Amino acid sequence: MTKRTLNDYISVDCVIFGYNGQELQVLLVDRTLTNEQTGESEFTDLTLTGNHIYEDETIEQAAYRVLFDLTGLKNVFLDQFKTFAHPDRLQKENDRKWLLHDGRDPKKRIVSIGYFALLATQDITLEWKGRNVKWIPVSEVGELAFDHNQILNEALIALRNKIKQEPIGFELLPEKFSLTQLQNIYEVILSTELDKRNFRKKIARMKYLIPTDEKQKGVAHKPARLYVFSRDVYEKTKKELFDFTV
Amino acid sequence: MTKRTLNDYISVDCVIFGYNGQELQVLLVDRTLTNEQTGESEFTDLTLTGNHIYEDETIEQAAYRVLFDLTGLKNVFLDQFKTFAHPDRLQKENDRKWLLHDGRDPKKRIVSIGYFALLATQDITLEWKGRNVKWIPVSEVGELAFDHNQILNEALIALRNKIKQEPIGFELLPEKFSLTQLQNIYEVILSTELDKRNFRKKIARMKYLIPTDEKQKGVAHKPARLYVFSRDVYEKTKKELFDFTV
DNA sequence: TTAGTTAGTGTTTATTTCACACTTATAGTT
DNA sequence: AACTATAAGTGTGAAATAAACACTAACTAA
Repeated sequence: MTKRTLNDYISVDCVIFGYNGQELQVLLVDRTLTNEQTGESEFTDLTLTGNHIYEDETIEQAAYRVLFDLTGLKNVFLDQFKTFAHPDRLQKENDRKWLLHDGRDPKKRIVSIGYFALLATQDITLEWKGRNVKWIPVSEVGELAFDHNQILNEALIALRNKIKQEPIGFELLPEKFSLTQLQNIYEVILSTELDKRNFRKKIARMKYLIPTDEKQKGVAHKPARLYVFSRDVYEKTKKELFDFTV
Repeated sequence: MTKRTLNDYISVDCVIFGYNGQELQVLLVDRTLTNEQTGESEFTDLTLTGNHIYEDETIEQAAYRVLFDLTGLKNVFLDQFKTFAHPDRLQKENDRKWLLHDGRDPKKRIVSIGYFALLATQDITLEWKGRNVKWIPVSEVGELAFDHNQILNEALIALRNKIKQEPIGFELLPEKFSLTQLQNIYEVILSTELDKRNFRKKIARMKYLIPTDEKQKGVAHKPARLYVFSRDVYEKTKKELFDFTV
């Protein structure tokens, strides 16, 4: 195989959301610039995950690759939500230093296509090119590198819109999940409180959320029944809904 | 003023929608490649409107510029909906010829950010760099240049989603419009039929659609009352809807 | 004057949303 | 074994919204 070449002006940034049972989290990567003379760190901050694309891959493939390199997972929910190309998006002082140190030209206009991903946070080993990766609650995110605060904000807007349209909340949960967990996801993402009974009535209409025979274990209260999402059933009901030819 | 330089790898494509009273239309530009030796045309087809961005402008500014150059209008509804960067998106034979003839490198990866715009079609003089511009009903669009069929399809999907979320239908109509016109817009975009009385009841709840004292003139039937959209009222009601701090 | 055309209007029924409180199953503690 | 703490799970009635449906009014053209 010949060496793949990276395109130096098209990149993808992935806003990876997770859920810890309480809050919506986002996956961020430490960025530390070390002065090579002194060996001291010039600054440390955080970035979203992202990368330039290879010349022979689509931007979607690039986004999946970033996710796979980080998590080892292939079937991850991923949505292209917005593209960022402001002429000054790499012009903050720390960003210029970082790029120069990395042998890149800070004046080069780089377009970045934003994707957001939803991960079930448990049982994941995170590995990102030797750099430190961590979950941060969205509410506690400080100033990020580049224009990544803006990208995160737009991702949140897109996530809120999307979850009102399509059943994607369970993507943040393990394969089997309780309805209370699912309800919490909606509450956290939409910053609202939902009525338990009304929420369950709505769920009951969604035939693709299927109750299993399993229950929670080891909880000091009535154990919840666990549900699974059936993509099969979902695709069928979606077709029925939109099929005007019947 | 120094000469502005065009970025040669970032472009915007504008899918410009219009409405002729019957159908949803899209604005397309003739592309004719003339063989310089023989003077004969090698092929003629159609493209969306678009352009590369200038190094000192944002992609949004570039999209507005494309619209302004074409229509002379500045206040046009515009929405960034998706970005296209497939490695083969400029690789069809005609597209390669066109780019080569234009002195450009067809192998260069070009990323194009898709915007869709809504225009009131009447009273517009179209002028696009000396090329022939025309409205084509969306249902009659044939094979377009580059990946423009795909871009158009995604624009349609985005338009349908958007119009379900936000009141943008009137952007395709003159400043003063009748409710029947507005209803037709929804019917055409969503490919559905709506009940006149129920539609009007819904409109009545939207305080930002304001009846004027004017009526249609010169029509051979009962003249319809004309309405205007108030962005003021809309922004206020929107704030109220989303303001949880009250 | 008439014919043709689209505007404009209300009611009834079905569906969806909303508000609201008690019993049940489990683990941990005594 | 009994008790406590905790979250799960369940139904009903009222209000709002959506859906179905048909006639009269105002204008132009012939």
